Amino acid sequence: MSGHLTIGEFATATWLSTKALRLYDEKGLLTPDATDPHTGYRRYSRAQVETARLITLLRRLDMPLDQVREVVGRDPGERAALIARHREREAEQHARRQSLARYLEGALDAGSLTGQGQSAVAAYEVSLREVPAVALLTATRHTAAKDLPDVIREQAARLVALAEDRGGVAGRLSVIYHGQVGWESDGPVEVCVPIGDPERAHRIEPAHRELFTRVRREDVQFPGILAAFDAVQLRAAHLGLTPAGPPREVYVPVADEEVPRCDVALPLSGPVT
Amino acid sequence: MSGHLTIGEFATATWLSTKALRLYDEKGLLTPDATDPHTGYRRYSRAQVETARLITLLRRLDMPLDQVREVVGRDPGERAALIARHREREAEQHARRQSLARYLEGALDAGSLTGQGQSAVAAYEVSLREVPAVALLTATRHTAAKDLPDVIREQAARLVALAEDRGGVAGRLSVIYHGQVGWESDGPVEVCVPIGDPERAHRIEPAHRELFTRVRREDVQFPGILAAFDAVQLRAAHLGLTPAGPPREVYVPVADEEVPRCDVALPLSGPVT
DNA sequence: CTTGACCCCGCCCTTGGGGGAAGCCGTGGG
DNA sequence: CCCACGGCTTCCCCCAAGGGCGGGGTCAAG
Repeated sequence: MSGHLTIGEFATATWLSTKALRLYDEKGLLTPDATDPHTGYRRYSRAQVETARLITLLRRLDMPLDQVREVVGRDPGERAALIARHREREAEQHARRQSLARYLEGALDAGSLTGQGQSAVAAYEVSLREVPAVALLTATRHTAAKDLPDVIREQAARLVALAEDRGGVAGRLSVIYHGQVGWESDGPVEVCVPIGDPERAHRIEPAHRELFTRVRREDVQFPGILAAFDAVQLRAAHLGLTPAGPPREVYVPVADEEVPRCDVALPLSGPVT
Repeated sequence: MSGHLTIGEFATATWLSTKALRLYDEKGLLTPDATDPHTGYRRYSRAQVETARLITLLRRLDMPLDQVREVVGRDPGERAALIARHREREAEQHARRQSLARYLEGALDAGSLTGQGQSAVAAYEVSLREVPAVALLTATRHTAAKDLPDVIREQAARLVALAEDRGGVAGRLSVIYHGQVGWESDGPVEVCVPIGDPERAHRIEPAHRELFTRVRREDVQFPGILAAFDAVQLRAAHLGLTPAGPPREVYVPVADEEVPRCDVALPLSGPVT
């Protein structure tokens, strides 16, 4: 019952491996009470057993070491709150994954996505419409698919705020995919908000025709939405029409639902006839 | 609209990075329709876009690539079942983590585990009892903490089956921790089942005295149980008694509850007085 | 003094890629 | 015809969180 423990004794007392203990030392998570400057031997105190157990539990929650360091470094009173936050984030992610899994099981059972080929694409009815010229505030960002919704929300909010003294928001929000969905370059996305004052717009989009389709409710999330992109492009090719630019999502205001809805549209070259 | 896509075109069409696509090719998950033997250029077919989308979705479920390969290699009809199994396993793990997190938050709020020191240990009342000699069937395994419950269940079941024609189970099941809980060597565990026929036992444990304590319901799971181990060892040191061997868990049959209960016991040297 | 157990550190392995270098390929312009 | 530019290839290094192995220093008991 000495006052200090070697790393091996400490390891058996805490069920942590010596390897893990050295890592925790290195990462500043659980620094031994003393380290012999000559031999480098680590000496742990009995009091550190409690900390090691806390770390073990936190690791069992899949908490990353950086966060664990944060928790053990905090005042004991604040720890529970940090853990609760971690638990809630985990629960959120878990819920998203579970719902995606259920959706996927359903889609596979229903025979879409199973290689029945174009069924998902064929379900889309593509129409032609004319769009008048519009003044836009825009923001272009390069982002990965997983951050896309956040980027869109963030930029849209910023531009809507900017639009306030430039004639206000004068139409539907859209997101242009420069390249990601079948085009040549590597994909920046451009978030666009139409405004009322053409003098102070970032750019003016000319009048044009576009092919569009309303995205089905179950495809709103990535990557189901790609079926809609495919549908309009395929339709353009089929009709022998040449796209005038990259495809875009045009958000449709919805009142009675929570999920945002959108059209997928593909601008066509040539003037409005 | 050519029949084949380069890796870059395929990447923008599926939102997968070229890096990921090369990895999936290497791992046999998504092999290009054709590969130029001279240049090594990969050529993907349009039909493979569907597969790539399935892979994207599966990866969003945090499914490992090996399992993803399994799923995409299966008949479409079997895929949903595999995904459901994955989803259920995930849900199970998630539930365990959530309950552990809640327990931990509660324990921290209550002030145990917070460095109030010996409170958890002090809550244990340690007693002395005499144990008669007993014939044992035993199995020793080296295992990590996380597999321990499984190993114990499995070996206990095996030994109980073996005990059937050796006089039957004649007492309480126990698990001896050779080294893991504060002793010198690296930890094998020994699962022991007492039997009626001493002639056909693996070994005979002599009569001895032991210090023991009943593990509190909330500490039954690792690592709470370590407080009980600490309690008996601390008590032995306090009384000036020398342990005769490693500590053990002695399982107590419970009728009306689901969770198994156990004592933690520490054998003492010297004959029964 | 020796021996065996313990401790140190460093290297390579894992999963699912990201980042970048160096070198081939292919196409379009002058 | 040659060059430039972009796309493609492979190769190497990097992350978390350690596991496994090996060489060499340390410690305590016989």
